[in-house]
Amino acid sequence: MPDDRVRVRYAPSPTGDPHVGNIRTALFAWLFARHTGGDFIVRIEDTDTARTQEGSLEAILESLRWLGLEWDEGPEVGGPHSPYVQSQRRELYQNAARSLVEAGHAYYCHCTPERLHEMRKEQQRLKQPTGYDRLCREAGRGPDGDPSPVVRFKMPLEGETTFNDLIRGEVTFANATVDDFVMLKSDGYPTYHLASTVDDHLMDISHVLRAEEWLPSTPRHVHLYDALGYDMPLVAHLPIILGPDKSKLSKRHGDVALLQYREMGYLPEAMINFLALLGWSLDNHTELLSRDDLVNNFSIERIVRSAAVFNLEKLTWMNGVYIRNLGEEELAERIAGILDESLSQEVARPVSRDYVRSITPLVRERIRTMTDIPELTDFFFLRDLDYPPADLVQRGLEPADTANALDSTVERLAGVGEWTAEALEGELRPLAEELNVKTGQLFGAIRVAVTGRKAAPPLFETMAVLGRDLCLERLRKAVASVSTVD
RNA sequence: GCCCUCAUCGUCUAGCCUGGCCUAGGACGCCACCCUUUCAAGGUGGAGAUCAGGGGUUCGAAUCCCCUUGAGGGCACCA
Repeated sequence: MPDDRVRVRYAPSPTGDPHVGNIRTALFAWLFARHTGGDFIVRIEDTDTARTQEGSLEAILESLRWLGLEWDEGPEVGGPHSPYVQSQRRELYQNAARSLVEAGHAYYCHCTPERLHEMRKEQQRLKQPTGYDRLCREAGRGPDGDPSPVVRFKMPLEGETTFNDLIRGEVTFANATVDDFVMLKSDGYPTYHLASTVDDHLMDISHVLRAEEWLPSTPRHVHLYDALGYDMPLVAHLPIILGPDKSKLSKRHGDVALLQYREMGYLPEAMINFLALLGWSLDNHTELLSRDDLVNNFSIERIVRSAAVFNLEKLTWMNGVYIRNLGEEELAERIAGILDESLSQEVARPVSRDYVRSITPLVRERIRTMTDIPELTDFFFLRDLDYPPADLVQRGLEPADTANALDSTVERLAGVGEWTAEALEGELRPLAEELNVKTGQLFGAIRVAVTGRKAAPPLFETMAVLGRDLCLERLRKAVASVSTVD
């Protein structure tokens, strides 16, 4: 394998349903891999047994699948560096830790959680920087028969560490501000620092793209790589995604799990486009980019440095654009699928595809998210409409006028030859004039009578689709119910 | 408290590296008008950023330098 091959990984912890910020990181890594013709690897970092959640792995993989971020190596597909689950690679980390201790780069620590807690409290009280005080490093003890010591890495006591971040440039930390972190926990599992360093090396990762919150621990990794004798991959810390309150997006912000957006009727194509533009841009005007456009144009250089607020309104707008851009057949099929799932039981399944095809052009530019569909179309399917009779009465008309207008409509329409939108319009426009009401008033009353709604798709097309019998029946019912309005 | 990062319309961003084309461009949202039987979609126009603030450098700074401020992130036997 050539040395310069790009290999990036997405390394989530299975501690819950991945949220949009997390997946945005995966997307950038995937885009970078695909743009460069490199490899995209998924590695599961389940080294915290207490936080690992049942079902989370499936949610992670399903999130990637939904967006079409296929992976070259990882769970389910395997690969030359299997397994891709850290809990199954414990020996690797334990060996690395042991050799680090032997080489004098790390040491056993016997401090109890209680002592560490007290130490931290004291440091805070004295307003000193918090961090491990290196008691066990100075004592220079071995395992000492302690059944569960931790292993800490020896950070340099002085000097500074500088590394180059692909997005931020040179970043420097004083080594004195970085403490001796735990690499191997008392339960024998590694911490992130050790596990990811060992795996990134073993898996030949060339670039680490991760969220900005990792920036402060990068000096640790610099020294870990060095002590292990590994070359360090290039690093790029992606800007964080914020909630409306401008703090890091998290569960308390509500709808953050990526898969929730699928439930809410968002299209994966729109989601990808939107997420890609959260922290990256092509130029000063391009908003709509397909997955291929993104792959072709993605570059780390054009990732912004500052954090971005997740703007749901823009996502929703973009989703509408993608829905409108869907082919008629494609949209109809998706609409039918949704209706089959969501319509009331009284409607026979599967819903007629031809019927749905005739409805689709009437609603396509009114759909913002796919979950709008039942609300937008149910009157096409339901037998009985449920609406307040008062809605029939238009501004400037009395109930009696309305009853009369609707009654005349029934009469006029009963004799119409061809039940088409053009024919209907040809009958009803003159009727308004004859009745001496505004077209808006007549059509408004008919709209409510026929759809049960004040806002609906274009009236004549809608009536044409509904058919003569249903329209006349609904109009007659309306005439009867409007008499109950005082 | 300590460390790091960031800072252009309400929001996402272009411009910053390679000062002048920026009296700062686009998009979402908002407002108005047009289209129109309603709601959308579409079209046109508008409000909205003294480029966080202050100092420099320069003939000239959103762009370079310094300081300040603000915001975010990190400071676990979590990732």
